[in-house]
Amino acid sequence: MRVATFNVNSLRARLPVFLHWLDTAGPDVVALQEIKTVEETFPRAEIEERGYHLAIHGQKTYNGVALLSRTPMEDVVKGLPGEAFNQDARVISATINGVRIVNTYVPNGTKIGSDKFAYKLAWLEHFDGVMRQIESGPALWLGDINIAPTADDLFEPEKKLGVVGYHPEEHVRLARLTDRGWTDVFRRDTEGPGHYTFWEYMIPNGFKRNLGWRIDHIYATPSLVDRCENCYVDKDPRGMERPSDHTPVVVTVNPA
DNA sequence: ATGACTGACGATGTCAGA
Repeated sequence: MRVATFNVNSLRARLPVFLHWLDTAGPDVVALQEIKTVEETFPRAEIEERGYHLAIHGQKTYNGVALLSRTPMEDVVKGLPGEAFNQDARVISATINGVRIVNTYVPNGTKIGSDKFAYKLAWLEHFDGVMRQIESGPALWLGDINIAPTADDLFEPEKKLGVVGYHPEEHVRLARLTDRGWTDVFRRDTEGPGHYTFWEYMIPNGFKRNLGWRIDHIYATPSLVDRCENCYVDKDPRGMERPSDHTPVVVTVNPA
């Protein structure tokens, strides 16, 4: 099965771009972030008529995540276990073809020293504990992680060390997961700079000049990583009219 | 240069994004 992650920055605003991408790329599973809609106003019919089952964890105006799957989903969980860190709709999980899929929209952090940056770090620590519960089996963690892991993952890194999204405190928390065996599947197979998934709207011609960040990721557990191949960034949607500021990342997961 | 651009909400502006 081919699994994709896509921060759409409002699904309703992005519907023409998203449906065109869905029809041309034809993924089996899609993890969406920043849908910015509740279930009642989610464009359900347009997606279901293309053959996808839906699991939606919506929120008005901000955040919101969803999973699309051609095969039925089992054990759908909206949010993180327990009460903590669930004030926003940032996580939805399901089991698809025996693979646990965890779709996250990690908090942005806004500004170093802010309450929101502290929240991002605390969120990552809490999430690490949640992931310990599932990482012994075949699982994918994917989504808008809002962290560029290395200097190869953003433009002009020498000017940005210590900014939100490329900060040592974020890297330490991400490394706790990768040190236990979560593999960045794109980086396993592709080296070097310039492979980005996000380009700011505010930088003039930022996409054409490739002034971007690689902050949307797909991580696999040790028992799944060898079944993953052909992970790539699909830049096409970012070049369309009225694009999201992010573009999809796709991976093929082979049968066990 | 502490801006720019885009979207939601619902208003003629504010908040958020990373």
